[in-house]
Amino acid sequence: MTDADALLPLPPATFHILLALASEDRHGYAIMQDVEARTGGHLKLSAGTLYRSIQRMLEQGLLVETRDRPAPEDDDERRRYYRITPLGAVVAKAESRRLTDLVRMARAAGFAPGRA
Amino acid sequence: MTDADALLPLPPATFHILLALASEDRHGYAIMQDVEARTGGHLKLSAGTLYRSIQRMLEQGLLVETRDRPAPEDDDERRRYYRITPLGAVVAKAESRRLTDLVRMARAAGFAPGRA
DNA sequence: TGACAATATAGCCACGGTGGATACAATCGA
DNA sequence: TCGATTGTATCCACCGTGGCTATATTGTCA
Repeated sequence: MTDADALLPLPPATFHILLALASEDRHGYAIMQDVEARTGGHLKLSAGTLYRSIQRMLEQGLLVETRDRPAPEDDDERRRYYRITPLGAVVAKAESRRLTDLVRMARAAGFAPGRA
Repeated sequence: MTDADALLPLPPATFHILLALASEDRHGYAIMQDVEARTGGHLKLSAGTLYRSIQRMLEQGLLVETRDRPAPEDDDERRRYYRITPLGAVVAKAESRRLTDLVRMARAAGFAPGRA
């Protein structure tokens, strides 16, 4: 907690990358596609933002690059695969809590979605 | 919708200012205090961010400055009071929906907080 | 065959939102 | 009287982002 709170609030791109890696290891381009798909096409990470975010997250210990690769016939040697770390998961949970609190405030202010 | 979506995602400071003005008209300094109180001291808007955000929001039509002032004995001539516009409310609702969707994704990814 | 889109990673530049410092001024409590 | 608080506003530097460019391979379509 103490460590994670220092990184909040998370840059939007960082949070989306953590979401994309929650279920499985992915390479950069696959992260881009996952973010676009999950947001219904609303958010498209630019290549610049994606790779600079990944570098920063590696330095912060939110991600690691993994040597595990898919079967050669499904692989592409150019790819670099990333995995979320325990710290990354802790930080993602802390950010989720912050966002949940924000939504609660919005609800209290009468900006509730759902029943407008 | 159409108009409001072009402004999304909202800068964090902008959303908090809209939240602060949802219940009543406030002057700049009161907005600062309200944001700090509502976030439990976690978020303190700097003066620079506050006043530049207000200027931008006036230009975008999210706020208007109002001539209504409290009784002279409760007033301070230095203050400038602001009121949220109908467009401001629409934009705040659109941003609330975006944040709600984000929280839903976080929940699906297993980063759910306690259970809001 | 040739052209173009997609896949894949990465660096560069410009823009915009933010924090912190500073400025100026009035008011209030010790 | 001195410092903290209230109140608005501007300036500078930092950093996250989008868009462009570079480089290279693969797949598709005319």
